[in-house]
Amino acid sequence: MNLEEILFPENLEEADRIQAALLPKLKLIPLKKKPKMIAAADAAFSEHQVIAGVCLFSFPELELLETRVAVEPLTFPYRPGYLSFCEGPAIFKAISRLKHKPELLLLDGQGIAHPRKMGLATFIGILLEIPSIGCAKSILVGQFQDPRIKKGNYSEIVYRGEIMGYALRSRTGAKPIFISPGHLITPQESLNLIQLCLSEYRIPEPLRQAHFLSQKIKLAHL
DNA sequence: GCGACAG
DNA sequence: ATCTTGTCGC
Repeated sequence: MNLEEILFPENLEEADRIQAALLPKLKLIPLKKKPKMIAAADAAFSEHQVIAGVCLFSFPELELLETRVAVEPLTFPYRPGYLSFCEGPAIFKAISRLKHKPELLLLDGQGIAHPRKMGLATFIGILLEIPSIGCAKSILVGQFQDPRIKKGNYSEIVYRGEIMGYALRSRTGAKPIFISPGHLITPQESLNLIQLCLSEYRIPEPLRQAHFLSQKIKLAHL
């Protein structure tokens, strides 16, 4: 199965085959090296296009080093459980355009906290063979206790008896965000690294910047 | 069958 | 995600 076939399934059945075929490649092992460069990616949409933006930062300083974008036609409409086929092509291309190679990827969506453990972060992490973390604004599957109101508190996301990630209070008083490992990283490391990326807002700074970037490029295309 | 459902 | 202004609260 080549890259083209993986990124562009013709229907849900093919998408299922692809997710099942990639699952054996998933490895939730400790990071081999402390990341010095991390990249965050997000996507914006117009009627028939997906606009992906990726921002690369030094870590842990979080100084912006590089940004890239990619605008691709929307070939697969969004459906819960299949986000990677909707945003994946554009995000994959944007990340591929980076001159520097990130040692960790942050994606706007789930990692293994997914019905088939194949959320956007896991999917992209496996395709690029780069450690990745999923950071979503809402839950897809699993149960969790509401973390206490103060920033820094968290609780486990449990699905089918397994800990798939954490609900994290990233800002005092705000709704929690949902962290799950994507690939080549552990749940605990994922939580720790995301906390190191928090500023005064609910969304981790790298992802906020990627969001602004894709939004800005989208407007420029209108 | 009913309800849930990343972006 | 996207369509959209002001407004209530810490």
